[in-house]
Amino acid sequence: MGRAGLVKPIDPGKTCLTCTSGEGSLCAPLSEQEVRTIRAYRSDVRTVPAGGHLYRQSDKPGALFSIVDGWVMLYQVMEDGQRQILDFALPGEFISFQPVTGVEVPHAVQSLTDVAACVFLQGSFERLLREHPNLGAAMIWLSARCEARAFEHLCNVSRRPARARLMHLVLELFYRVNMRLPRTGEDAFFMPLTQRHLADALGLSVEHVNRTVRELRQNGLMEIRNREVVLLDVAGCLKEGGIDPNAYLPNSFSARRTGAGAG
Amino acid sequence: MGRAGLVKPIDPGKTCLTCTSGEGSLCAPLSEQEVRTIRAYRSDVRTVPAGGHLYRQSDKPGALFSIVDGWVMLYQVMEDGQRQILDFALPGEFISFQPVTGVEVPHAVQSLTDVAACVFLQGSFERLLREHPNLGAAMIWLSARCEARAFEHLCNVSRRPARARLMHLVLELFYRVNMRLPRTGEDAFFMPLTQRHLADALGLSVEHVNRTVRELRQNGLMEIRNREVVLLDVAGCLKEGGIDPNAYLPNSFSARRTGAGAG
DNA sequence: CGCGATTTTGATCAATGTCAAAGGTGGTGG
DNA sequence: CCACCACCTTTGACATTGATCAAAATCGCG
Repeated sequence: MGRAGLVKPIDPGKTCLTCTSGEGSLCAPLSEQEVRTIRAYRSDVRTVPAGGHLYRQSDKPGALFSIVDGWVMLYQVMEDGQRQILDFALPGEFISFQPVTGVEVPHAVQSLTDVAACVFLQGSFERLLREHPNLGAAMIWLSARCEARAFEHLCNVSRRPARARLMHLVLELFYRVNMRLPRTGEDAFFMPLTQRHLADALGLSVEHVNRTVRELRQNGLMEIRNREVVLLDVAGCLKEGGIDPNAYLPNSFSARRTGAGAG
Repeated sequence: MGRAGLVKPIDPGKTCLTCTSGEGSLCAPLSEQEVRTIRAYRSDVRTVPAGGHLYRQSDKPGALFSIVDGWVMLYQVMEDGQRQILDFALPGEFISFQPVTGVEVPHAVQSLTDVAACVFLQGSFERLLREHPNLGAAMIWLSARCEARAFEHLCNVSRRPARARLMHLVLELFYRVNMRLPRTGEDAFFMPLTQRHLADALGLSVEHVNRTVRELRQNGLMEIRNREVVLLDVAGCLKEGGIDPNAYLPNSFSARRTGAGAG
């Protein structure tokens, strides 16, 4: 019941502050002064109930979005009706876009929970870029990070067997959540995805995802319950998920768990 | 014998002009005056023989590249040694990057033919952005296009069977080649990829790629020979490749071939 | 001519998809 | 409070795609 949902209207003065923490945010590399500057260009703060769309395939949104609260997914429906989930966007993250007015986007963005998002209208965003050129570099950097993630998903789906594929995705999400939330101490987190979502993101059938989830549970690696993930054996997950433990939150949990520091 | 290779040193005055045509280029949305402006920021024109690297995984290139002549591939070597090809870059196209100095790139860029590339050093590029803010928007747009392509590859690898997967890739490349080269009138083009490249881009085994290539040839759909592709039945390829014929060079060949115009 | 890389072919096997169906769960309205 | 419904999870049997292994044939090239 609204574990990640919005209970009440957003405090517009606060929203941009959530964006200042974490590596994937637009405002992270900026001073507080600059954040205030950006806020002035923001056109709106929009809320969308779980299951709603920020925009749909072939819409021409003419706006950019920054997620303040909640999870959304980017997906694409293919010619035969299958859904491919391309990426997720978490609080503080920007959403990829076609920053050209009047061009149809090739994907849709749907909320997985109740969501609040900052809206930057096309024109106002371009004005922002013109008037604050150093933000251009930040935007390009963000865009490059999105692309890097897309590349990682490509590797994951293309080359890893189901077990590793599933683990890799879950660990990526855990990483992204922990990037901006303070660690709670337990290796567990809220993940509002059904097995169908996992299947559509990983290019597997729901049934096979289910079997894989069970296997991971039985092997004591991770539990994927209702809308929560518990990592039972982080070191084991990292290893099988094909993730370098040293590159992965070294100071927050992997080192603590494995005790296998580089020295 | 250097069909797409460089025979002699590049004419530095000409290089930027090759970038002005085609949708994927940095300079496309710019005036000739602006192109001249950009050229002033270019640090170098670098040539790389076929098989050489522009940069490697975990390098810190500190520079951006625009391909002037030849083909390159972006790839990543996974933990188990498999190679995943992420994207190709053709003449006139920019290469994705981490525009943050001192950060290791997660992929490598290797040339498939002799290659010439414009080099923009980090600092000079940032100066360019600051001094010409409207270019920032163009860059972001480019970056978004790269991401869109990554998404498309993800869909392709994730959900399509081998036949369609192969066709989709070949058609994408044909499309990109024709985007900037004038149509020769024949539905054939130079594609400097071995079956191993195709396999590594598509997430298939070489043997299976080979069998699929043969099948397509026998079905009269397309021939993939030495380093050349001949599309024997464009309409059929588009259909099986899951590509909307109307979105695909409608005025250059698909309409002509299919005769199924929209009206 | 000989060598390495590439393409080709065949036989076999494993991972994953498909089909079918039974439980669970939560929400909604009576 | 119950009945019902949609959606999600779970399980089993079976089919199929594509991987793997092995080995020839071909090609480009020095």
